[in-house]
Amino acid sequence: MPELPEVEVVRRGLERGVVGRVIASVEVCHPRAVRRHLAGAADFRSLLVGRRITAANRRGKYLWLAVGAEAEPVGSPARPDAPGEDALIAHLGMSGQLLVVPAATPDQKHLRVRFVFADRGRELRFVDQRTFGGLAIAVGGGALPEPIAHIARDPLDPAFDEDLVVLRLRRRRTGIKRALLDQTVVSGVGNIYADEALWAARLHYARPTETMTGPEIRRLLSAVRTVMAAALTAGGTSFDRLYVSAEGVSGMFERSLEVYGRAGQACRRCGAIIRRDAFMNRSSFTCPTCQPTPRRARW
DNA sequence: TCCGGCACCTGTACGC
DNA sequence: TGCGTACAGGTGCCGG
Repeated sequence: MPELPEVEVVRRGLERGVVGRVIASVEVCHPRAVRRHLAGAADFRSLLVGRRITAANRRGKYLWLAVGAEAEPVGSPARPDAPGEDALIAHLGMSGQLLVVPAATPDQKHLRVRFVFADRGRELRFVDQRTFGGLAIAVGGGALPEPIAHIARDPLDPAFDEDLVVLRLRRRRTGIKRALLDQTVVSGVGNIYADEALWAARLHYARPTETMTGPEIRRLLSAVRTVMAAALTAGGTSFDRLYVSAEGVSGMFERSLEVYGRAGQACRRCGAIIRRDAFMNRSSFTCPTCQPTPRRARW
């Protein structure tokens, strides 16, 4: 599942592979991939052809490529805040990939959108098995596209305001994992890293947010940062071929997951058997000893 | 306004 | 071998 580290790995690959290049043609192979572009596939294509990609940006799990006018000289510095730029927004969903590959590469089975560049070099392909992900264009959204303005900053963002996040979390009336997965409070955290960070901070996922102290929340946010930074260093979590960088390379972080996917195995900290609970239509993995169920719990 | 449930989607694993 | 079912889960929408 692409979470923040995986998306950042992809962003870096896009920065290396497509920034500075001019889009020559766009082929939408599956309309669902651009369903969030309400004006349709034809409009999606027409807004991109002839435009130069000037920057690869990210907010939480959303990516966007800033696209400017073709007339800008080759090699001009990326200007993410330049007025008049539009944004090609991408979300990888559950299984999306943005791949920069040689044009001769055989089409992937789940190829949804193909971008061909004027230099006839490597193509950009959006491949998505489950089609939870998608692409859209926000006009004038080169700096921060309006459709993703509601997404909070992530814990690795230099402008992340920890005091504000502590305040917002303590104001909530819900379980801490549910709050952690809310991208409008803190972004970039998905099911895997939520479980890993909660284990590291010795907190149960059903702990009511309003009972948490400031230091406890800061400990949790610190754990989130640590887990994400480690995953980023390792190239992102990888469970199968679905989760790859723009160059098609799988991450290696799975090997160091402490609780996620380890139901029935011993906790590496205390030896208790990791348990799996159904939670929010998905799974939560906890150590019953390190993360005891709170007396007051919000499921 | 906040919270929680659910649909969306398809490949894989598993049981019969 | 083939069929049916459960499961994986990020996001947005809707009802309470």
